[in-house]
Amino acid sequence: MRKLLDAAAVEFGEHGFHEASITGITRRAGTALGSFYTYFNSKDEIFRALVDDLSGKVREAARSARQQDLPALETERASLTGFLRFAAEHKEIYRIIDECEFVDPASFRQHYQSTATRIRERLSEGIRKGELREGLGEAHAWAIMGMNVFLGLRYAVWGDAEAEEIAELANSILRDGIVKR
Amino acid sequence: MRKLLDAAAVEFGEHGFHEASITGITRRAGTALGSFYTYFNSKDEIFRALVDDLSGKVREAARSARQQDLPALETERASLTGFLRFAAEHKEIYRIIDECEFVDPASFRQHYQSTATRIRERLSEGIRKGELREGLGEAHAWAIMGMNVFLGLRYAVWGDAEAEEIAELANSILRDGIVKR
Amino acid sequence: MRKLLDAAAVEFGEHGFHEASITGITRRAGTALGSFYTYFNSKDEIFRALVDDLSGKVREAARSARQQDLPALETERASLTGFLRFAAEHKEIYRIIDECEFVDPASFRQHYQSTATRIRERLSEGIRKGELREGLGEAHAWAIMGMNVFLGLRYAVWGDAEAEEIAELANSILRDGIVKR
Amino acid sequence: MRKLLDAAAVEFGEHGFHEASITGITRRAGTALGSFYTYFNSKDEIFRALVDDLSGKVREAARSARQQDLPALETERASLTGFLRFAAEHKEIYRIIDECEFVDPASFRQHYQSTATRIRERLSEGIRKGELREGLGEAHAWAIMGMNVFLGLRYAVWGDAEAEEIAELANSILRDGIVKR
DNA sequence: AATGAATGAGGGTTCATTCAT
DNA sequence: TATGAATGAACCCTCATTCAT
Repeated sequence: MRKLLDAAAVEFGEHGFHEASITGITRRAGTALGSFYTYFNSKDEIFRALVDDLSGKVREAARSARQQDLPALETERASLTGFLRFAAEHKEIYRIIDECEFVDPASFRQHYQSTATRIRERLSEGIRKGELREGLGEAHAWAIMGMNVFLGLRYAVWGDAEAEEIAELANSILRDGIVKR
Repeated sequence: MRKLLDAAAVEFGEHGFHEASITGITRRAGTALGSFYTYFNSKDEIFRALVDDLSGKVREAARSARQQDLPALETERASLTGFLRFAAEHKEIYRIIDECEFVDPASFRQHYQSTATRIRERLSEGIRKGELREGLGEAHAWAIMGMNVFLGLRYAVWGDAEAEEIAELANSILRDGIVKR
Repeated sequence: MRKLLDAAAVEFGEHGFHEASITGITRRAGTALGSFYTYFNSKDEIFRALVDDLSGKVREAARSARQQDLPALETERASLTGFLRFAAEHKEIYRIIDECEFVDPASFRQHYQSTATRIRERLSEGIRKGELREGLGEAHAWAIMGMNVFLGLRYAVWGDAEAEEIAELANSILRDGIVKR
Repeated sequence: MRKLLDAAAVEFGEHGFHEASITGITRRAGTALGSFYTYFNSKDEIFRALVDDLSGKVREAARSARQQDLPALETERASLTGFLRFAAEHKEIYRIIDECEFVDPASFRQHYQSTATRIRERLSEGIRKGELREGLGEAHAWAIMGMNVFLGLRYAVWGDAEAEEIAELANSILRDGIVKR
């Protein structure tokens, strides 16, 4: 139920999984305590459902921000911009995904693994098009994901920098590295 | 007290903060339950002390891995290598630092903020020496930290790649970016 | 309503009153949860109705097993045989009657009190016909009922001895006692 | 802990297993709720411990009431007298043992099975001494146990007849049966 | 009459913390 | 300082019952 999922996002984001209470969720959702169990079998279950829901939204936010057939670097820039904007509007996502490591480690890995895979596919496409250098693989995807995630934490969740500026900054590393030429 | 901290590292690493119990810590430490409170005032307090302890160890692991007066990129490479080796031997560190976000958000920010600051200082030094390009600032430090942290999670904690290989790979991004030339 | 009573007999017999659920009853009966309350006002009510129903069946099973104008001992033998056969086919009856003590003590007493009364009436008839000794009263009826109930528990519900053999054995006690002559 | 067991006997006897509450037990015992779990791991566990405790007390009550080397019938009389007196002072025992069927069926069977075995051993001894007729076996033991139990329910728990009178009445059945001679 | 989603009181259990020894 | 039994607040979950459709 949408109302419960949305309430759970707020409750879990605010208190974390263990401090969050079913009562808190249903109060925010405006339903009776018992109604929770009409839709979810346990606190764990709604948490997992929420992670899945948010994971999908993140993916969609990054995906829908880029157009077809952009150059590889522009694709990365657009993805990151989309992600940063989403994170700025859903600041709770970091706490929820992070806590997932403790509540449902499988989903936690799944989330990052599949995100990395998507980045890697984009890298492969860039290589195929001759825009990116050979040899980029899974580890590069993880490195890029790490950059993006931490920039999001620092500048979308904790701070509120312009998404484009942060994205350009990350892009410049991918384009030129950090060495003086 | 050392015994308790070490036991806490294992207990928290294994179960996470909320599932961990004082009983579990004292059992591992071989002390009586009540003795715990001779050294720490609460579960939160030992957790914070532990985060501080580990945070220092991480810093030291990265620091001691690099020699004085290396070129800037080599300094980054050595720091990451040191960090990856430490993470491989203390796989619990990720869970503990991550959960810190929920238990003691201040320490969580503190940990990453100060790590970023150290990276930034190294970047500034590199710029000063004319090895790194102008304009590198806090955000670049966060981007680099994000790369390092995620590579550590994927290849030191979940996998067991050679620290040098991963560090070289990250170094190549900083050196050349990912674009074909 | 019959459907619900039959389903309740199975559900209560299998799980006991407290572990049984209205949902379980309606599922077995093939009706909707809400329909339950068209026929019964509460879980207690259907339980009481069921006890009453079973109590009547037990009485009828014992009554219909004996013919008119049998000698007193033969009447007891036939009653017990009928009861044992009924119990073997309705093993749930013990659990249901027993649990009645907790759910509806009045029905519980009522069941045994009226059973004892029927035995006592048969004893009185036997005395009147000069077949049984004087002085047999309510307590003897309870003693006989106790014998019958426990033999039923042991050999009809838990075991599966021949009803006739058990009935003969009980009859021999009533006929001769247990003393060597 | 004795206090908790005694309190549990009262609480379970009064409310039955399911309606009884741990809070009720600790309130009666005068301890804090949490202390319950220092001694018992669950509501089930204390219930089982209580059944075991009471089962032992019943056995002891019956055993200690008879002297060595009494004639077989006198042994039965004394045992029943002891049991009736115990039941009169511990009226809750019936409800507790009965409910055991639902909470811990194994203990329930165990209780009656071992009681029957003790009666049977006494019967065998009586046969050996030439006082009782041949052929008395397990089923006769169950019949006698059933008599005793039901007489206890009716006259020790629900009523308050003299134990000796009830025991003599039961004895008369074992001695002479119920037939007129 | 039939349906089944919604309701919310109630209780078992955990475990950080205290404190008398 | 060390010990561990005692404490009690807090919370997840169940399920009989209601009621709008």
